Amino acid sequence: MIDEQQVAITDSEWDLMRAVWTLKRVTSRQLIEIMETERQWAPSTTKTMLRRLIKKNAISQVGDTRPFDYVPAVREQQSMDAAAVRLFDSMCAMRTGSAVAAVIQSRELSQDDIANLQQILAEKMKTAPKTVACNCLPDGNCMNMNEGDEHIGQ
Amino acid sequence: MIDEQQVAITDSEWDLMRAVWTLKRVTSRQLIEIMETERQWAPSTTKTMLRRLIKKNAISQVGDTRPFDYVPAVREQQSMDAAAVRLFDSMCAMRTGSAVAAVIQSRELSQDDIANLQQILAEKMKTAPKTVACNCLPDGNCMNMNEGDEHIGQ
DNA sequence: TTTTTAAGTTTACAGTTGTAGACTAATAAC
DNA sequence: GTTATTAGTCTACAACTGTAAACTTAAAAA
Repeated sequence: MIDEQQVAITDSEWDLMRAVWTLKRVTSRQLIEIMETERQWAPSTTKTMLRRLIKKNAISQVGDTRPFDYVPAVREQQSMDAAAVRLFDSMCAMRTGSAVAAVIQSRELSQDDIANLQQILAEKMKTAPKTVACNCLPDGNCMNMNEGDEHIGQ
Repeated sequence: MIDEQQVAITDSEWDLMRAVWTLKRVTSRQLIEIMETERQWAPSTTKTMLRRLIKKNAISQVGDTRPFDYVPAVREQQSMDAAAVRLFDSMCAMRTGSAVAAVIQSRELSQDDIANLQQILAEKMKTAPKTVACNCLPDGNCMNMNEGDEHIGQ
C-alpha cells in the first residue's frame, strides 16, 4: 500500500516538502515561520503551497480541531528517486552515464553512499552492454561527433 | 566561449531538442514531420516549440534565404548535466546518493560508463566524508527514522 | 459573549508550458 | 507575373507555477 502515483513536485514545492519531511508533523504556523525567515515567502505563499500540495496528495491535513497538523503523504526518498528517474527519462539514454557522472562530481557523497554505488555498479557491470544506443528521434545517433558544434556558444 | 547561461528546457522541449541535436542542422519541415509521426504533434506545435527554443537561445536559426536551417545553440551533454545537477540542487543532500543509485539501477549503462563512474567514485572515496549532512529546512535532519511514516500511502 | 486574533479558504495575477489555429510573407509552379 | 505552396510569425487558451492579497471562520482573550 505504498504511495503509488508519485506526484510531480515543482521547484518551490520541494522547499516546503522538505520542511514537512524534516518535521514530520507541522502546523501551518511553523511552516509559515520557516519559509518566511529562510525563504522570504509571504505567509500567504506558504499557505497556498500547503494547499496545493494537499490537493496533489503530497501532504495530508490531520486533526479535526483548528490548528491542524500537516504530515507528508509521500516519502521523501521515493519522491526524489521518482523525480530523478523521470528527468532521465526525457534525456538521451546514451548520455545517461555522463550526466550521472556530472551529478556525482558536483556533490558530496558519504563513504557509505559511495560504497553502495560501487556495489551497485560492480553488479551492473556483470551484465553491462558494450554500448547503449541513442534513443533520440529520429532513431538517430545524437552522439556521432562529426561537425556540427561550430554554432554552439557565442 | 562555451554557452554560459544554461537555459531551462522543459519536458516537451527536450523532445524537440533531441531531434535537433541528433540531426545537427534541420529544417522546420524535417522537425515537423518527425514530431508529427513520432509524437503526434500538430505542425503548429512544432513550430511553436521551435520558436520558443530560439527565443531561449537553445536553438539558432541559420541561413538567410527562406527554408532556414536550425542548429542547436547549446550542447546536449552540457544541457543534460545542468538539468540533472539542478534537480539535485532542490533535493536533500543527504539523500543524493540513494537517488543517484535509483537512477543507475533504473537504466542501462555501458561498460565504459560504468568503468568511468567507478573511476570517479574511487577517486571521490579518498576524500569522502563519513556522512553528508541534511540540508533541508529548518536545518533539521530529515532522515532521522523515528515514527512519522504511518500516514504515508493509503 | 463580544472582540480579537490566528488559521484556513478564495481570489488574483503575471509568467510558463502544452497544444494548436490563424495569418502573413516568401517561393515555387503555372 | 499570378497563383498556389510553404515556411515563418502571431494569436489563443487552458492548466500549471510563483507569489500574494483578501476574505472567512473558528479559537482565544477580554
